[in-house]
Amino acid sequence: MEARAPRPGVPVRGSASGRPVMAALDLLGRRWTMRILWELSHAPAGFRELQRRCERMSSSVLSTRLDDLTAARLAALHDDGYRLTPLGRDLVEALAPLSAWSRRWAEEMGDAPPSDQP
Amino acid sequence: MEARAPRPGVPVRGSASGRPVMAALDLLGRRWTMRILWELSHAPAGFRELQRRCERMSSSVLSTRLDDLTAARLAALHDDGYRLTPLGRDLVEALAPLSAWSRRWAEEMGDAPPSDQP
DNA sequence: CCCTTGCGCTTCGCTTATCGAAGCATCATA
DNA sequence: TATGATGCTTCGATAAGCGAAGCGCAAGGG
Repeated sequence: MEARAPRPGVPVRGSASGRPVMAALDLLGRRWTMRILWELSHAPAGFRELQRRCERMSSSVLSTRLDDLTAARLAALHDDGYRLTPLGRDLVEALAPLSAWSRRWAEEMGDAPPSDQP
Repeated sequence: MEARAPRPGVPVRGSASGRPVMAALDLLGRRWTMRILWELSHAPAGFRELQRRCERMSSSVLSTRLDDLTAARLAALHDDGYRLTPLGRDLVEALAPLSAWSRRWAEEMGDAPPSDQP
């Protein structure tokens, strides 16, 4: 472990206020964080399997992200690999509408291509 | 404008599949993206005001993020500044449960300090 | 006993993203 | 004409992310 993981109530990158939602935006705005939560919500996974599921994620970043998530109490390492905590499951649940939204987004972007790609 | 903004249906950082939700995770996983959406959802804002609202955000990154969001059709520049599009407003709405979740998170983290800070 | 295989990570040199002070062109008001 | 606001760019410096290699450990053959 090394760098400070964002925690509510404490100033984070981009916000001195310590407002919980800002800590959340900091944590989730780090690369791979949401993807890892996403994958873990489907099924628990060990380090190496998680890496396989997130194609191209570097082991070093996976390691620090798992530290982040562990410090934030959203995930924890068990005998069968990393699992979301109840809090982590709630977060994924809060993020769930993203999936439906992204399909709407895809539709709307599909209609009129943004000036490249034939 | 310069780099490719993530779009659904096209391979993005961390996923070759083009699944819409992966494009969304890529876009939202870039620093400041969600924060900007958050701020714009409260009120439209011009470039410099937006920068003021997002304390410490560098102008160069704000510029590229606004390009990203514009290319993704989530925001657009009007006479009175940047505004969310209807699609952008939907996204913020999909993200709204985060706020409530983060308060629960704050409670749970407040209970037992994570082994530093007296 | 090795020997291989899988595990959870770490290390480290390289590339990319982000930072932030400075500046540019433009418009409005004084 | 000068002052201050706007929307951005530029560019050198720092931080974050990358990925191949490797470490120490444990389990399962041969």
